[in-house]
Amino acid sequence: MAHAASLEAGENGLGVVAELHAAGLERGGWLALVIVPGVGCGFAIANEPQPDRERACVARYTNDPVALVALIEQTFQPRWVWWSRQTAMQLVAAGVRVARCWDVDAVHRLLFGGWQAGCALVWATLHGLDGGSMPTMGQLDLLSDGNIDDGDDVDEPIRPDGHLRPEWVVGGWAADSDRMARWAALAATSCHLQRQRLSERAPSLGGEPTATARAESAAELLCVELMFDGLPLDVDHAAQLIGSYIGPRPANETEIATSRQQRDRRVLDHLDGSGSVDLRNPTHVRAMLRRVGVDVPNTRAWRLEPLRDVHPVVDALLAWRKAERIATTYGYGWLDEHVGADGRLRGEWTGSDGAAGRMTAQAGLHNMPAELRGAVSAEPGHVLVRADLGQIEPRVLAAVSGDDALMRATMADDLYAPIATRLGVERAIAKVAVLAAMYGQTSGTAGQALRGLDAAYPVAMRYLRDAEDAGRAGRDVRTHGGRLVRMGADPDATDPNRERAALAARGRYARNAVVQGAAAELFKAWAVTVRARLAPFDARIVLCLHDELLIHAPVEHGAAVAELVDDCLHDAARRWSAGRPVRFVTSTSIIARWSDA
DNA sequence: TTGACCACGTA
DNA sequence: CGTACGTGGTCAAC
Repeated sequence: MAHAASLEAGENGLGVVAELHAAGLERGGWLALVIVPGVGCGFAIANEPQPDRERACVARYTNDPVALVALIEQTFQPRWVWWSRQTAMQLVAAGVRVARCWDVDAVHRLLFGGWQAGCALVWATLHGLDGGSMPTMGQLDLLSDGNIDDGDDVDEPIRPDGHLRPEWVVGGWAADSDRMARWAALAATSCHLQRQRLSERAPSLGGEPTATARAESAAELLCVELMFDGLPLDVDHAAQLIGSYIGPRPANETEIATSRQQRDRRVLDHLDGSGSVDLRNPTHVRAMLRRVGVDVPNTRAWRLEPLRDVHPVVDALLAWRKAERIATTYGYGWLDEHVGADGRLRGEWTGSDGAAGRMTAQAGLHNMPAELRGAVSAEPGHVLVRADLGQIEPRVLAAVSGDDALMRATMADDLYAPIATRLGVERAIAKVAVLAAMYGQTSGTAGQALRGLDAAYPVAMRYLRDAEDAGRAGRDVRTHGGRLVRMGADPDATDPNRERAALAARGRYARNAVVQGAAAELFKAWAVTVRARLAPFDARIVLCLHDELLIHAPVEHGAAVAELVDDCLHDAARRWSAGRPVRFVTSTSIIARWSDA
């Protein structure tokens, strides 16, 4: 039952606090939230399983709903439940950083795999309805000729067939305070159903079944914060680095063209000048190389690298490629497009993308050339704390498989040392063999050591082989933390060779997904633990890079932050691996520039 | 305009 | 016959 009222002039929000308290909200309780910026917000108690109609709700009209959220955060420190990161964006944009959340979209992706989400799909999936039968506004318009359908109650968010009503989904929930409250209640119900799903399947390890879901939710919030905060960049230094590759910033289109021609000239000058060569066309480049006696199947850098001495044009071409990359992707245009007046590089962030659920980022944040890292630098009075996880994937393999011998090996600072000893091979061989096992590589020199791994670490190798078998058979796999990784349809069996290749590819894909995906979960659990503990130091995570964290901190807190990062790793690992004795290590440094590490 | 492929950057 | 991702170039098929 919804209690809706305006936030009266003079009411300072304490009335809402009292009402939530009376409705059963306690410190640390779960509270669903929807916001209509500048208009109002709705809350619903999400502590206990309840039919959503009986859920205690509160809604308020207020032109500053975020201020109300901030007051409740301060009073109850609840776990905020929201449908999607949109709510997180509204809070972060208004300067409010809450401690704990539950992102229904993010948990949906964890439970059911893929990247799709959204309240309509989430609701349908949780209620066993076919996502394909979801109604849309477009369909409604066609079928009902502009009329509201079959006399249903449009004030009712759930249609007779169980789907969410599309008018509500596209924003009708914001029409009035009763609806806001109801919409919050539905978020609370979705959260409850998700928790049920998680606890049904989790207990294999005795870990807290919602731990990964909470971490994934917080990671989504962290992504929103990363987008707003940006990565601190010394723009002058960046321009200087760029200039060292492609010269000073061109003033107009003509200068851009001239500089481009000059770049090309430095390669073409090594040729006899007959015929034109388009350096940006790999076919042309390959033909050109053949004419000077360099015959290669493709023109990739790693293939040309050993042939630098064969003809001077090879060396010039490789240098050209590097400069061209800067000019087209990481040049002045890149600075102009993605760096704000405050010297922050900003791009979109995704909390769980792709097969394995890694974080992804745009605007080049995840693939900035190492040569430009010197431009990433702390602002005055601040330092960067850089921490990266050492040998995370093989350590993760030890944890997820529970292989006793491999878990013992993780006690070493260098995991590959005890493995090499045990196999009786060089460290380099042991390393290649372990990586080959995780990535599904079968060719190359790892063959013999791979057989040794089977004997020495049978449980871990079995774990990987099981994943591979599932992938080849088209069965979905689940990561340690419970993320579903969907396997596509059967490869078409038109050509036996192609089919065999496709099966092998899926085997490798699955083999890798259970390791890479589990590593991504651990990383996010670590990152959000750090995020939570950074608040008192006025420090912020500014970059996440798969196994590396970059934190921007006031200089006087640098040492404390560096210490905290290690602590957080142990906490996160214990929670995530349900107490399995696996050691994770970081290397941490306090630096002024990213390149200093 | 879109999608494939190449190429290359990061982990 | 090692995986994942983002970005930009060219070319062919629209």
